Amino acid sequence: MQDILLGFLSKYITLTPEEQDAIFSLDIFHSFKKGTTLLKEGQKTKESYFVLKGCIRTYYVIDGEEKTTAFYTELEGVTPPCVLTQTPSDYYISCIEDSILLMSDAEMGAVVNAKFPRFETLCRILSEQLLAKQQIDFDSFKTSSPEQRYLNLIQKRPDLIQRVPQHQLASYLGIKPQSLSRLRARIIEKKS
Amino acid sequence: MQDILLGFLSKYITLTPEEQDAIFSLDIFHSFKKGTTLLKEGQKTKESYFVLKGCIRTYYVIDGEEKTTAFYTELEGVTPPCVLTQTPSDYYISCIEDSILLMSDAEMGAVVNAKFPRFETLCRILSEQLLAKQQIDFDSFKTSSPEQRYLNLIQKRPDLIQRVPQHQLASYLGIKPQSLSRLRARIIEKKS
DNA sequence: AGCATTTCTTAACTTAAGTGAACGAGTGGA
DNA sequence: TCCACTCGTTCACTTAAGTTAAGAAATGCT
Repeated sequence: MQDILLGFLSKYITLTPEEQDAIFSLDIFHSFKKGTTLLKEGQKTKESYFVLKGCIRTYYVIDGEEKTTAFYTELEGVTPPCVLTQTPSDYYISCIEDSILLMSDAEMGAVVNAKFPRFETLCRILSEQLLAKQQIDFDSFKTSSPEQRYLNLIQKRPDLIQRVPQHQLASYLGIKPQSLSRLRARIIEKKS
Repeated sequence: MQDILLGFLSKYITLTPEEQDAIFSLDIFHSFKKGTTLLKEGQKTKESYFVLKGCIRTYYVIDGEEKTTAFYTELEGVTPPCVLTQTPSDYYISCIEDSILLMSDAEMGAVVNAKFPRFETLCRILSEQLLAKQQIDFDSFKTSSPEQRYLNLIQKRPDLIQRVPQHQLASYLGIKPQSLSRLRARIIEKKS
């Protein structure tokens, strides 16, 4: 697992052996079974989650209905907004597959920072990059129809189509499962 | 203008007079007339924009049609994704009102950083906060219907309803101007 | 002030998503 | 193994948004 993490970080910054030790000396790797709920609505947490292997999703329960808003797979991470606002979480996080996650909180960040000052630069860069990426995703969602969003998903994240249940995908696309079925039938119809 | 900026920054960090000077020694305040286009599709830029007074919007032109994706008013800022990716911009930015903006690029950031090391911490905090805020906005958009989005906008940003043209608001809500008119008529109907 | 343009609204019709229900296929547990 | 439950699909019907068009109101320019 450590090599996966180092490979990812090396895209942004090169670590000395000491810095690597500073990170790995923390107990940050955790395994979870498919279906495990990591965070529930109303709970407080200080944890950020980073996926090394597997797939997790965030979802709200609105009027008794699950609304999936994001999937995170290999080398993607989330910091729930409630971590920053210090309030109870508005949503759930759970594992879609057996997963290995890196979990960390602000205190760990401080510890690493002490031994490894460039860590703050790394965090700033990552969070700026993530902000830009999310802006693009948001814009793309706003400017597309459900059908375009689905076609776009096939292009950009074909793996999700395979590993995620249809009804969660539908919710993620902003529609009902029945509409996704219909939409897919429509697309196949068009092709022929 | 300077006091507005300091008031904003004081929410996150307290500046010494020297640090304040480091920031104000740069020529960062700029005025623009309503209608001015700050960035065009295809252009490259290194500038970030922060609104001190007025209102700016970002929009794409897709199939000859403007798709407004965001409005930024007092004490809000944008860094176009193209600044980080070093590629031509995918969208336009223009002024909806006469505006006073703070404009800065990475080089300025480096200069300030040299005189004012805590600047990086400030940037990291701001960008983390912004990321969290944007995640919440994105989730809210995905889990709402156009009507709910409009009602939500009335609650959260009533000023926008007043200062932004309807057709830009409609686009921002993900619908056509005609649908926004109809939707508003429907809401008034329900109330009575 | 007068004219052109843009903006907003309304209406009739089309298209796509929501809803409620039914059915078969697959899954998990007792 | 059998039963219950979840999941995906299909259908008929409802509701809301897209489209096209027209007209009124506001705005900008000369």
